[in-house]
Parts: sequence; structure tokens; C-alpha cells
Amino acid sequence: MGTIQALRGTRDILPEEVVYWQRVESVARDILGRAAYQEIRTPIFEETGLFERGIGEATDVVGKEMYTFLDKGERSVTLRPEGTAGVVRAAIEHGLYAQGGVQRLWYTGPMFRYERPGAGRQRQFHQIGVEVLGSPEPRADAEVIAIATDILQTLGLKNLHLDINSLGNRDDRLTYRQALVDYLTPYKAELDPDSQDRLSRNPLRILDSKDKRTQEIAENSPSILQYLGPDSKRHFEQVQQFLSDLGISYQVNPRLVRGLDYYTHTAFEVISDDGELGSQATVCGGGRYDGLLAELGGPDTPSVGWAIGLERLIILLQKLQSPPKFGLDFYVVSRGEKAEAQALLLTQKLRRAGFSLDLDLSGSAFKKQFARADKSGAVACLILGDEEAENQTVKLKWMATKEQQALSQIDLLAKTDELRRQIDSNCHHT
RNA sequence: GCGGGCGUAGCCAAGUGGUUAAGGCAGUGGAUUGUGAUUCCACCAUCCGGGGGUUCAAGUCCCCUCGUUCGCCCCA
Repeated sequence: MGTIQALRGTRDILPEEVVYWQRVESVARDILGRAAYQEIRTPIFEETGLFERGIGEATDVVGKEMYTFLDKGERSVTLRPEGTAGVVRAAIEHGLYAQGGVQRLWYTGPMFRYERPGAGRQRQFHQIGVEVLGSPEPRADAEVIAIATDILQTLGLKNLHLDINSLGNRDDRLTYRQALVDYLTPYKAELDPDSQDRLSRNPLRILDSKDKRTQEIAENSPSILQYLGPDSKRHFEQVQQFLSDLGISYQVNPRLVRGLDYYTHTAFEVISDDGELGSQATVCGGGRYDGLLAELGGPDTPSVGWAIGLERLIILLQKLQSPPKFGLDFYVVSRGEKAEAQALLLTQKLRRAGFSLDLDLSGSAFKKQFARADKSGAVACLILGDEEAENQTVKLKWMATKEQQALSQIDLLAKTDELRRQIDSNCHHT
């Protein structure tokens, strides 16, 4: 068009959609607040090395999806591709772990990954996430899952399921990895090309290949669960027990592996069964990352967390609910120089008194202004014309009944309590 | 990064080589300068995402490009 438009993979969230975002944020804020989680805000860009060390250089996220550039001081900086690394960095930097046992934190904001955009996948996308630092206990795993479940449920989402798995500790994983490679190597030629490549690079990921033949082969592969040591096994069993106690249904999916290197023990995903999201059906993903703080130079601090993909969540929400309505108290109609001036004043005064008012600024004919008043959804209409301006009065018209009364502007402002009651009783919006 | 679909006004959308690019919704102005509906009238794309090419002639064919969408990869 010759005009500038939003970059590929970025988009504007227009007022109509923003109401959903606000709803998600307020539900999450409320639930997290009651669970004693504190909000943390970290920078949107960080030193590149943080992500290389934290997420893992072998991962696709780090290897090919980061927005990395040199700033004017020749530092390599990266737009954060996820939230955990920054939160952990901040926790170490400020010694948050030292302030007694367990730190419960949450965050929200934009993340950046250079990848092919699609439905529910943007280059700039948004997450809300939690991190519980300092508890090795399975109860912590269960708590964060329960909170995620609560948020999604409160928002009214349906047709979601929870998959969980355990990746064990470092040793468990190494042993298993070898066993898996041993099993798969004889089939190498039959695997799809991607998986052949992954055999040496990241064999666990072969387990959730979409290729049919690869799936058949993976079907009979050894399960990670058979390779968990006694402690890992016990941890995983306890997490499951707690989830059952909490009434949260889940399924164990031994093929669930996550693409970020820092995960240990519990890994989980909340997945939508609706078709809306296509192949990007994971709404929430997370797990335990016991080694990450130490990896980044902090003290040994077992931790667990998750992130919800907001774009995906909101796609589901929009299919489910009509947008929340903004309840307007008054629509102000005025015509004539004096009346328009008085209307402006009266409007401001009523706004200060706590009412919501839309002042028609078009200057068009009364008929048009009334038509707009009708569409605005306002409970009542305030009308000022030459006559009212002359007498310092105003007409109050109830939209639902079309009843109309004249009263002095002073009276109107004097009886705001009564007005409030009348509006509330006339109010059909929720 | 790879493979397929799509791209006409704010939105939906007809049009498939031939004069001035249907229609609907929304919007704007008006039907004797003050009342929400309906109706009526007028206006609302010098242009079909952008660029190039083929042709006497292109929104309609070809190429490139941008965007979008589906699948793969990966992830939330």
C-alpha cells in the first residue's frame, strides 16, 4: 500500500480485543495475589549469554529464533525469548532466594522469537508466568499446576487437558538418553529426516515426531519412566498423588519432552482439544528446573514454574465469550454554542462525581446524536439545547422507557446518589 | 528455514481477458434548524496488497515481492 504497516509477526491489539486481555490479566492477578505470588518486572532485553547458558545453546529457541544484535557499545543483547531466564537472573542478582526459603514470583509481558508466524504464534507474543524458587518439594509442582488450572477454569475455558511427565534428574536423563539412542539407532534409516538428525542432537524430541513411521517406532521405545531413579520416581508419584487429591485430572504422557534444556523432573502442558489453535494447541507449559540457578551462577535452588501463551488463550476465549460490555451511564446530546459549552461542563462534573459519560462531539443534528446515544448502550441520555442552555436546565431521558424529565442542572448535580440508584436499577448491562 | 492455500473499500463479498470495478453491513450528509425505528435520496475503491511482464486490452494470465493462513520444524 505504500503505507507503513506492522512488521511480520507483530500485530496491534485493538480496543475490541483489549477487553479480553484485561479480563485475563485481572483474573490472573487476583488468583496469584491470593496465592501470595508477587509480581516481578524484568527487562525486555538481556545480555545474550543469559539465554545461551540458561535455555541451552543446542535448543532451537537459542540456536535460530533469537532477536540478537549488537548495541552501540558493542554488547551482544537479545530480546527475551521467554521469561524464566530473566526472572532467575534477577533473583540471583538481588539475592531474592536469601530472603527466606521460598520465593513465589509472577510476570507478564512480551517475548520475542524469530519464527514463522501463524495462528497463535507471533514473533512478538505475550506470556504470563510464575516461578517458585527454592522448594524441591512435589507440593510446589502441584501448587503451580493447580494455580494454572484455576486461572484457566475461572476464565471459563473448556476442552483442555493436562499432560504430565517426569524427565528425572540429570543422571536419569543421561541414562535414558543413551538407552533411547541404543533402541533407535537400528531404525535410523526408517526415521523421518528430521528425526535422523535429532538422533545425535536431541533424541528425546524424536518421541513426539509427527511422522507416522517414526511414531510407530517410538511406540515401542523404552519409557523415561523406567529410567527414573528412586528419588525421581518418588517425586513424580507424589506430584501425581497431590494432583489427584486436588481433584485435577491429568494424564501421564511419557513422550512429553520440552524444548528448553533446563527442565528436570516434572514437565507438563495444558493442551486445548478445540481445533482453533491448529498444531499450536499448547496453552500453558512448564516444569521443574532444579539446576538452572546454579547453572547461572546462583546457589543451588530447586525451582518450578510455567508460562501461559496469552495470544493462544485469547483466541480460545474469543470463541467462547462475547466481549465484556463497557457499561456507560450517560450519553450527552447537545446542540447550539451555549448548550455545547454547558454540556462540556456538566459532563466533567458528573464524571468527577463517579459517573461514566460519553459526550457527543460531532455537532450533528439531534436526530443523529440520539441514534448514537442508542447505539452507545448508555442507560440514560442528557439533552441540552438552546432552551435548556437559556434556563440552566437539562433533560434527562431514560433510554429503555423513553421517559424524559426536565430538571435544573444544579438539581441534577445535587442528587447524584439518587441518580446512581436509578441508573443501577435501570441497568441491563452486567 | 521448507511445502501448500489465500490477498478486491472499515467488515463481508461478486467478478475467471474487453467500455465508467456488483451487492450487503457499517459510515457521512439530507427529507423545512429538537428526539432513538422504518422508509426515501445522495455520498462513500481514479482502483483490485506492492512491483514488473505478456496482450490491441488484466482485478482476471506469468514472474518477483510483501502480508496472511495451513502443515513441518519448534514452542506458549
